[in-house]
Amino acid sequence: MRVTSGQALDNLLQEGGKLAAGSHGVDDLVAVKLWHNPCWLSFRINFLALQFNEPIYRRIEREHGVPRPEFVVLYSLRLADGLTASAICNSSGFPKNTISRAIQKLVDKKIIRREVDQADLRSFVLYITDEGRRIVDQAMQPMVERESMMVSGLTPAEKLMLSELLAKVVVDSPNWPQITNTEENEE
Amino acid sequence: MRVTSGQALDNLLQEGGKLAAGSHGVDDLVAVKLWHNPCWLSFRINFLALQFNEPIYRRIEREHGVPRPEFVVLYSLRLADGLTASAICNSSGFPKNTISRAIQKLVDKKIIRREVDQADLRSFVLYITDEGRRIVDQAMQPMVERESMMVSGLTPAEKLMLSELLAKVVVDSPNWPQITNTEENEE
DNA sequence: TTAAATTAGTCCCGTATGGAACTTGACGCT
DNA sequence: AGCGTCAAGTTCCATACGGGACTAATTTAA
Repeated sequence: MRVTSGQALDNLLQEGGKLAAGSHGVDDLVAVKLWHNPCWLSFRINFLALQFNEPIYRRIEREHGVPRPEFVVLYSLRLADGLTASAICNSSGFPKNTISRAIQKLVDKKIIRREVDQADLRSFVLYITDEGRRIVDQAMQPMVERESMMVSGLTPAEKLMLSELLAKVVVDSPNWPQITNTEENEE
Repeated sequence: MRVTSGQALDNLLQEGGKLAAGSHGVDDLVAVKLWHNPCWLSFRINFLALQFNEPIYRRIEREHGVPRPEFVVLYSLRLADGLTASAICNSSGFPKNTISRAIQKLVDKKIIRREVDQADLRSFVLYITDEGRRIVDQAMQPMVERESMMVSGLTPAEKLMLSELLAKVVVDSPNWPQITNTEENEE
């Protein structure tokens, strides 16, 4: 009976929102991936991430000449100036060479400034320039708009609930185990 | 006061879940991006998508020799056999040349089968083979595990709520306007 | 029925990407 | 102090990626 109730929950999770949705215009295969998919969470998350990122980053690149990795650096500095490259890597998930390149480009374009960290001569502290602030502030607008467009079908209470639940999951992330390299003992 | 209450909601959304979280081990910059970030949704979504995808697809490629685009094809067919390439594109967000390549590789490896669609000679109908089913079923396991690991901090009710809210947003996606190419009238 | 417009899928090609090796500085240990 | 390990960033390189042009089949319109 334990097993059964676990199964029942899994099914509920998969089909979460099915009844409320009816058959409103969503693509057939999308419907299947929503409601007959053992990986309910990852499909929903990935689908939404894609729907957000693709048009937004395309637009930012077109309008400001700043591709995604560079914008990630800029955005991070806008939120917290004086960061180091590795801090940006850790919070963004981009590999460090990609971030490193992005930083160099931004320095060349004088959109950010780089100073050696006196406390640790290996690392650099990065500062955003006025130009950089201007770019982020401008690019932010459509991002915020698209975001609120995406959740415009939810009530304020639902938006709040969604925000809280997602935050709760993110906050828990340090507790997840690393994926184990099962083949490590080959040699 | 309209404006004010809108602002207040925005602030609430940004800070969604802050109180409950305390200061549990999450990276400083991650905390900032969670709670002092006008784009509350996109950060949360992108962060989680990354935390899920990166280790999982790395592992699938290592264990089964199937990189992400190929696995997307395979997974789609596992959920609904007899699809066409463009159906997979539409539901996955990958561009069609990437999917096309993936399909060719999979056909070469005999993991899927391709037949001309008699109804429309331009397109092909794709079928997964036993080998393909085997791969997906095996790879699925760690995916499901990782997913449930990610939400293990939520109560069953919260999981259900999250699933429903995300589904609701996905279902609404056909109603979002395309990003407008503001520079179209250049010539 | 023929031309125009649309759609499925492939091909070409420059570029961005990320793994791995490397350099340099910091830190711990004896 | 001196050695080994570790962490921050950079560089090198093979390759996967995606934009855009292309072919062929289909639909629409006239």
